[in-house]
Amino acid sequence: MATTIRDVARLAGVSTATVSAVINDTAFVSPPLRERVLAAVRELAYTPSQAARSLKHGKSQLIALVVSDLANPFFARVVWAAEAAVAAWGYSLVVYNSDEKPENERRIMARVRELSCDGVVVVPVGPATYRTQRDFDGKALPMVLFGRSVEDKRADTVTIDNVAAGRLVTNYLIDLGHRRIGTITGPLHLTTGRGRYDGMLQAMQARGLTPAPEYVRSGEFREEVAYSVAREILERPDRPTALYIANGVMALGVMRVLADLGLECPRDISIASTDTISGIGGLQPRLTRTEHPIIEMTNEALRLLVDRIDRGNDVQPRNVVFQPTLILGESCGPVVA
Amino acid sequence: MATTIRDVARLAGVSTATVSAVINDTAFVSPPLRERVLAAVRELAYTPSQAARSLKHGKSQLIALVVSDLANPFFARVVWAAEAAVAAWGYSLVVYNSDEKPENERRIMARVRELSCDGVVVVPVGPATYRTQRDFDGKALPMVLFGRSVEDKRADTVTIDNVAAGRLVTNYLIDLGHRRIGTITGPLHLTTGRGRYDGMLQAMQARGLTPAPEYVRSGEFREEVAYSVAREILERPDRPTALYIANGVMALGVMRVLADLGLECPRDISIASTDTISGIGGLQPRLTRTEHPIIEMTNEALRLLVDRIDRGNDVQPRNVVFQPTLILGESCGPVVA
DNA sequence: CCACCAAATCTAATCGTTTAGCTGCGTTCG
DNA sequence: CGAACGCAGCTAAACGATTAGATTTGGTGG
Repeated sequence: MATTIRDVARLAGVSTATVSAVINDTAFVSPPLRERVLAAVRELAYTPSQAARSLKHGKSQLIALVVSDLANPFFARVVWAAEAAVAAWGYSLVVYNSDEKPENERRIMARVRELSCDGVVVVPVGPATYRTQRDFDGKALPMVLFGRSVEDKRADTVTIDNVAAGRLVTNYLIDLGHRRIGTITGPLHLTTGRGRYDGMLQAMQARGLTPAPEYVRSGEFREEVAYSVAREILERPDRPTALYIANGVMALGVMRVLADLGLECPRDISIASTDTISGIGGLQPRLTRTEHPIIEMTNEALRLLVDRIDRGNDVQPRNVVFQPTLILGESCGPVVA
Repeated sequence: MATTIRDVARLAGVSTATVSAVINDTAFVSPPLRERVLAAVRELAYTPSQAARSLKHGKSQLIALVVSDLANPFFARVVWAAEAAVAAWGYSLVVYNSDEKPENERRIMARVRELSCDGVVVVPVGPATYRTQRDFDGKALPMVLFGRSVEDKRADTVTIDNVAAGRLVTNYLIDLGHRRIGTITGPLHLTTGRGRYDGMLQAMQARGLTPAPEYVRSGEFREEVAYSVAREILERPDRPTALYIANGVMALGVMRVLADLGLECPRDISIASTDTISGIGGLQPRLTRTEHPIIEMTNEALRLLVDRIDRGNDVQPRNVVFQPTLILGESCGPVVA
């Protein structure tokens, strides 16, 4: 802390420029001098100050990750993958949680600018993304939108094909003979909510079916929410024979309802979901679900980001969409009643 | 980025000192001037550079969190709680994963110093903690050790009473009539591994029991590890009537073994664990386990850290130990055979 | 009416790096 | 032999904020 490049230079009997050259390997320094410098660095346990560096050439070696719900295991996993990715590039990861609140996102983006982070991966919060977008325009802060798409396609985005996910699961359920299929979806103003629901609708309509409105519920992607709305649906005497749950956290809530109501799956009802969470693998029965390649998605997002950091704004915006895979568990069976 | 305090000063027709005073509210500025400055700030969308600030008074507004396994849901939850806590204090959270490797921890700590983070919460990696400790001495970097204790008590620590956790679970199993109790523990050089195992031993010895060596296995806190060693134990014809699993991730692996071997819990065997993970709540049957107050622990760690940041090294090192709570699920029953 | 004081604002040094340009010196070649 | 050149290393000016101390201003009391 107290030791600066000057101290090193003095001890080694050279100029600060030479020390800098040695440290950054940015110019040739004769072996003897080089050795003296390195010895001095070691002796003083000198660490260059990133603050001073940042000040000089505007790069902070920081990448920010702003997720919409850090309590969601899906995003926890994204954090994990992102940390590994940025570490490989030599960056450090600053993590923020917008908690689905636009005002938090605003505050956070201001902070990101303040820290002069070199780039940011954002899971945009609902309808207020215009704001993020504006920041993007104004400041040319390299940015990748993650997981949810927004109207404006001028940003780099990494998303999943939500419609395909909904379709995939629904087709599977229909093939098993189900006709009374219900669903618990996420907020319909998010592509992760809307898209999955639309996929389900498409699949049903393609087979001449329409979901009964009383079997359709939407709400926040949270376990308690899922618990209470699933309970409403499942306590009906004419409950659906199958339920499509829009995300992993919600699926947990639904499984809890089944346990509490004494329903057995898949005997009494079939359950399938999208966006499973790590750890859910231990559920009995294993859930039939679509999975997204979280790690690949995260790596791709950071690849795009670093590329934009390096090459600037002359890169065309890129929109990468990942496809879901249907994973069969034991939570779905042929239609009963 | 391009707009500096000078630009603001010029536009407002004042000196940079005045702008600084207004922004930081650090000296009285007459209302009219103040207003002009604020207007200029708004017009230029000016954001102060944290890099310059850090350089000037050595504070970076960054707190680092170094966990030993970011893929573990326990630590994912710690990240979540920590982000919320540091945000409340006005800091940003830089997250690192040492992945249980001492050399990673070393590299990370160097980086933390480089960034001149104001403080760091570390989950120390195994036996190499001496190194972290040394860093601590040398540089007076405010630091709190989290989750695992180390020999040296000169650092602030926030830990859990692992021995109590092991004892609590084991006593419960013994009370149910179990005598042939096995265990899958974590690495014995970590207090989280050793302590829980010791607690189990204590509880058994207090009742005049000794665990059979063939029912005791230890290994890394990972699901696959637990899966394979649990399989070894459970395939024996004389398998134990109860198993104590040292952590949540491992418990998932064990439940998977049960499913694969067609064993039913608690009919065929009782399972209990420590350190449950979020989401595991959806398991059928619900696991009997000890839980730790993750959020309170994390908050406490950051309280200690911020306090040390503010008050410096004249604060005595504090060691806070949290007690586990036994949560009853349906995964344990009276002894069978 | 002037000297003096306090309050408001400004000037300029400073934090620790990087880096453009400069210096001095040994080679090379006409 | 001397001009020209290349090279290793140096000097000093940034980067953008904070802040001690200087300066201005207006008001007050003698």
